[in-house]
Amino acid sequence: MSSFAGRMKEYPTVSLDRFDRENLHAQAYFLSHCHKDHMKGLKGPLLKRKLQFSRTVRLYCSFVTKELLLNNPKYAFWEEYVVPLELESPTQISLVDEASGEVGMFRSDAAPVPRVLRFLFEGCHGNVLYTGDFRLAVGDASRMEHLHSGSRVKDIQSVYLDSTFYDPRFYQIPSREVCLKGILELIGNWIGQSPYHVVWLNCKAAYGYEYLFTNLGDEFGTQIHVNSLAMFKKMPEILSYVTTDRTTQIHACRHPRDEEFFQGNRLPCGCSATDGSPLRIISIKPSTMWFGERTKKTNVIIKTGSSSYRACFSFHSSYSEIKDFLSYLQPVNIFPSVVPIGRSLTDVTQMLRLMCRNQPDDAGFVYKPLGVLKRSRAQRPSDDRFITALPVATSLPLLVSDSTSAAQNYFDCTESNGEDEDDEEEEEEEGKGDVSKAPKWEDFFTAEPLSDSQNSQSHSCCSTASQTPDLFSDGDRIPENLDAFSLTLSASQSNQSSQNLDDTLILAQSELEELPASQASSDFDVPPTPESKAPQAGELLQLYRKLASGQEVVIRGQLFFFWSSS
DNA sequence: GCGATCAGGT
DNA sequence: CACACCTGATCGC
Repeated sequence: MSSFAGRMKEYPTVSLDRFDRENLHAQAYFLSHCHKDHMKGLKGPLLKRKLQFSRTVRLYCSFVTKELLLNNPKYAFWEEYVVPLELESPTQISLVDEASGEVGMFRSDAAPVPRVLRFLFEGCHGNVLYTGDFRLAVGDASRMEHLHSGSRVKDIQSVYLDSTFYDPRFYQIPSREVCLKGILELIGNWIGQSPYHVVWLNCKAAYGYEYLFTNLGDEFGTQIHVNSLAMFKKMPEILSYVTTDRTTQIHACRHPRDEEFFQGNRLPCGCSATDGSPLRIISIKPSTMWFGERTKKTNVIIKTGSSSYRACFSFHSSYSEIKDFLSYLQPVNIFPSVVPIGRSLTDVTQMLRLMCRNQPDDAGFVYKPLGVLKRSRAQRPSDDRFITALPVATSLPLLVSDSTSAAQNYFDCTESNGEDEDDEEEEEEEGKGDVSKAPKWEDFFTAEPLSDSQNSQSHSCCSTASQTPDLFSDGDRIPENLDAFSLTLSASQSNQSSQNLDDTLILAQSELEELPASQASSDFDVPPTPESKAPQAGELLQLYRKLASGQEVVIRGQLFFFWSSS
């Protein structure tokens, strides 16, 4: 369950997936998806009141999330303030402009399934990725177009991570495809026996199983019985797969005492066969199943009773999937938004620290003087595992150019970074022999220009004991240059499939657009490079003070949205 | 009466 | 196989 406090250290004037407490003062809100643990405070009376007095505060989310949200009367008051982020084509809006009150237009269009948005903010405090809840397959990061700038991986300052399974115990979770196959097989074998053989899908969350419904529908040519179509009314792609007609053989209906019903061989909807014959019901409860690093995979379906089963299903990435993702991105900071069960925040934070770039123990990096080095294309990776990631990437036509460039980088490089092996040994304790197949940061870049000051800042992230970014406690991290505040926001959707990537939304401002990607994320106190503008201290301080005192600060930004699908 | 929070269950 | 949600008890306003 997400316990993210809502704000990012780098961009504290926006709030994501949390709407209570300090988030009441945010100037813009983002909702990654409609699960309750990401909606805390969203129906609060204080927030409602704030909206009534604000001309500029908006909630940004996907079109589908908007529909799901407004479908619930308790959230209906958001109607005038929700801005759906269009995912189908590049779109541009102004995020906030107090002067004009202008809010740019999105083309309204239905997304196929209520997927989870990822947000990539790009602005003067660096590129910051908020993952929402996400399930990615190993190698997916390299296919996410909007994490790249040309053939390069973007310089990610911070990742706010769905760390639900960031624990070696959850080393592996069977892929979505494998799980789906198991479920299809089980259901097919059962309902094929007679019209009286029916299946009850015991789905606990309100949303997130839609792709299961559509796949079942396609496979068996049948609709899924659900309690209400209301939540799907604006989602024609899903609407056709669900029904309130109880005579279907596949049910995902609910009842407060549905477990009890099932024990008495009744469906939650109370349906029985038309001719009075008793139904033969099996229940399938989607649950997360995981396997340790060396555990032999077992079946993705487990029989838990004479007619009950668990089927593997996860909204979240496994340990190895997260590691792969992070080792590809090599962010400077990683903030967990979830503490895995049975672990402490310190545990997770320490383990994630090993995945941060510039971590003090990372002897593999040698920083060269400021300005001498730009990020260069490639440095020879210390191992050859990198290349194993390529066939995956090249199988997706849209991204061939990226992956072939990556391959080119690999083959072009001549320098060896022999100390990388040390890196690997560091990680043994949390995942011995981790076979991460993704190219590492060093595969793509040499060290970027860094001053000592930035270098020292780099690990402030992971050393914090607080799960919530401690926004204003360390003075040198205060985001002072708010006049230069601008964001490039990328929202990507995780449809929880490893095959469909990737939707991204970008918000940028003109001054920053001129900066190369490798420069745009520099912290404000990094000595200026020829391409960057020195911050004006007095002005910035004043603005910061305004912010700290709760006064409104005008933030101008442009929001662009790009979407691509592979 | 309402909302927040917690415990406990599925 | 551990997620997301529901229910009910309790507390404070």
